[in-house]
Amino acid sequence: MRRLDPVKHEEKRQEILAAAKTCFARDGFKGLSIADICQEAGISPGHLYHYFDSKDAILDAVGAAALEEGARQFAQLVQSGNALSAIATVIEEAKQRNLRTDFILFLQWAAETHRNPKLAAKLREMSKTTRSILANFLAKGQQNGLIDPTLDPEIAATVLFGILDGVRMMTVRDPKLDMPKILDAIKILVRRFLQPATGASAPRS
Amino acid sequence: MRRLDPVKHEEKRQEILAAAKTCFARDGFKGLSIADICQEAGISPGHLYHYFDSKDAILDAVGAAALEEGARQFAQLVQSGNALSAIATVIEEAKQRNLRTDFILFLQWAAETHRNPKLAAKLREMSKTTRSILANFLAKGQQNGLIDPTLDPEIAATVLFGILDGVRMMTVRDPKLDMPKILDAIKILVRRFLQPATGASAPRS
Amino acid sequence: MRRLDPVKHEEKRQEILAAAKTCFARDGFKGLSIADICQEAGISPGHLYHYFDSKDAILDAVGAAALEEGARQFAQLVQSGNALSAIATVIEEAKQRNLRTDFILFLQWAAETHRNPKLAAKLREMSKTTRSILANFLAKGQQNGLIDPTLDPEIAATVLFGILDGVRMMTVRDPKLDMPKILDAIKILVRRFLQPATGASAPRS
Amino acid sequence: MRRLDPVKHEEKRQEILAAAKTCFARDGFKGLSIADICQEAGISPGHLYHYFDSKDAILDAVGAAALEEGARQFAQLVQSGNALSAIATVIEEAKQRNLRTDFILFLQWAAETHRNPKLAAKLREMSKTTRSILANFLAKGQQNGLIDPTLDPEIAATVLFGILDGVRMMTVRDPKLDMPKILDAIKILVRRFLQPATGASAPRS
DNA sequence: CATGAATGAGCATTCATTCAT
DNA sequence: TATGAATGAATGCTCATTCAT
Repeated sequence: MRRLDPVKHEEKRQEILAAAKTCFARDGFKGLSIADICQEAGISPGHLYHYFDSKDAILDAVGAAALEEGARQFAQLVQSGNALSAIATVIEEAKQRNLRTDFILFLQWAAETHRNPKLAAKLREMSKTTRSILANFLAKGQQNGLIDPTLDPEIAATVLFGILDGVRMMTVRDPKLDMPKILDAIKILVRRFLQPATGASAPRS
Repeated sequence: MRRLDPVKHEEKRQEILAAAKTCFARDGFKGLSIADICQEAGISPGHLYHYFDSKDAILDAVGAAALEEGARQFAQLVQSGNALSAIATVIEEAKQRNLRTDFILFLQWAAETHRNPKLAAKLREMSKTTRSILANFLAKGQQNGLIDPTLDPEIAATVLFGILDGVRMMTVRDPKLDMPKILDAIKILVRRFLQPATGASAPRS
Repeated sequence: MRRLDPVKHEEKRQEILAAAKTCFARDGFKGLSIADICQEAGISPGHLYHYFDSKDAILDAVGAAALEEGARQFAQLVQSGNALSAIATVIEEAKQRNLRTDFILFLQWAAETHRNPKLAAKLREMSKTTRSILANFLAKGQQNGLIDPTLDPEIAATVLFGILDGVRMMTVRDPKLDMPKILDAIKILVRRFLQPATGASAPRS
Repeated sequence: MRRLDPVKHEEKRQEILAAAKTCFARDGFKGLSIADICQEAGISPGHLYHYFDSKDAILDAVGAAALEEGARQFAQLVQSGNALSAIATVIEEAKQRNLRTDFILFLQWAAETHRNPKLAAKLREMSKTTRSILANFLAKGQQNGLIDPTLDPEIAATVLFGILDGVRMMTVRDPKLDMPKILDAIKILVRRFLQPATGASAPRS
């Protein structure tokens, strides 16, 4: 007598989701077909419906995963070190092909929030969490005298977060930009923004 | 038998394109149908094919228009005044609903460049042009001593451009952010970034 | 410039309905497919949906038509003559193949009313109308002294109507029955049922 | 290794058949699915195929059972009493909900005989048997002088049987009919039909 | 120029059936 | 005996595209 194995079920679900993500990255909303996902996942069309109720359900899951993945990666970076170096890391990684692809997937789902309130809520929540992590670091930095105390940590975090999105947008707009130089400029930008104002201000760079 | 009137022909083409843009904004890639565009444009499906060869042709045109529109608006702003106030203007307009919609449309097309080399080239070109305009202003500012001469104008322009994208992404991530406060912070950010380093620097806020 | 022609549209609709009826008679609920109807009607599957919203809409229309047809045929018979001879006519026609087929179609739709309230209402209404026609004849017969005045015309009409259904059920149960003999017996049955009671009752044939 | 237990096997078969009948009554030909039957019967789809070769096999069995059930009930009634009171009983029971449902099931299978010769043979045979039982009673009644001797017992039985179907059709056509009144009329009808013609006939009501 | 009837390939989805366990 | 994961052919339906008028 066989029993339902929820672990295997969930594993298969994730496999299918991964296949769907691959297909979505390749084909976008227009070209994505159940048949393609099934081929990619190595299952039959009928079987796919044991794991997902509909194509929309798959898309929602792919979208949610894309948004979560974006936040997760960032949160990991920030939590495992200094916020500023985390920003630098993100910038450096922005050059990598797969991260660029991930960001492009993210863009499509961010746009899709315009039509999908559930996804919109998820994106808002994810962004809030990430911003909070950043804001905490900034607040600590202010206590240590490393960061301009006149800045509102929450607002400054939002701005820094925006800069990260901006950097990643650069690579979408033009993948051939001279990112090392830009990274240096961003570092200057961030330092000047966060640096406390000193009477005898340190020489600038 | 009537003669072809190229002017009227082009007008109609633009009408259809506008209708397609409206439908695309409403329905996205998934839900966009020729029938809907025809209804929106008030013409019959057969007639639409006098103006466009295929659905893809319409989509390409809508995408190209979306990318061009983004650049055009920015160029107008910048050319008609001071670069910094132009940035402020863009930021302030980011709050407006239709600009947010336009940016979401732009996002989808930016993502689509991943699959469409022609669009990718267009986006790269548009971004380059805009960046150059910005770089020119910065260079002039440096000549006038208003802007830190140690900055590479091209790189700094890229960074500022990225900040604009980042600001607009903020409103996509969370439409309820306190944008006026953020705008103030951005102004500080930009000022500190561009400001020439002077021994007796103006007080910092 | 072509105009919508509602007449042609309705004609085509009826053609498709006829094709659907043919297929339904051949295949029943189980085997009925849109593809078959299209082949029978000589149109493409896509085109069928210009005339009907869904397969269910077609089935509903076929069902309604089947119920209406049943009532229409009967009403015509009854209105064009004497009620009793009409019954005889129906009985005689029950032998004919196509009428038997029509009745079998009717049976399926009558059964379907169990699941379809709209159809149920239609069947009830149709039956009511037919019964009323019959009841009127009986009432007139009573005024003329040809029919037992102690009978409630409405109830008697219902019973006679039931007998008609019963006769048609006979041919479904066993198509090889000796219908002429049965017809004679039914005539006796009906005569004895409706005949006024006379003190010196006429010899009973 | 357990041995096959033919008794248990048959019991399970009947359970499944009962489940299938329930589902068929609920969903009809269109909506009936193996999955539903399995859920209703509390077994797995794979297991069902130990008892039936195919869905069609189940349907055939359900159909045969429905036809047999109809005849069986009637035969019981008739055999255990007087034929006329049996008819009255059937009529009275026609009001009951489950009998109405049974008759509707019967209708669908009667219609299905149009496409299924095996079922057609079964229906013919069942009807013949029931008719014979009725005919025997009528013949006995004729010998006892209770029934008009000029009637052909076989034909009269067929007619009475038809009336029963007709009565049941009434409740399908309109469940809100005044059945008690109709029942009285049917009793009059039957009495007048079967009553021997006597010079000094009993008063007619 | 303009229509909308007509097409048919393509798609998501269902479901009877099989089979490894 | 019993399960339910897995299959894949079949089905209803959509929609970009064509064409007679």
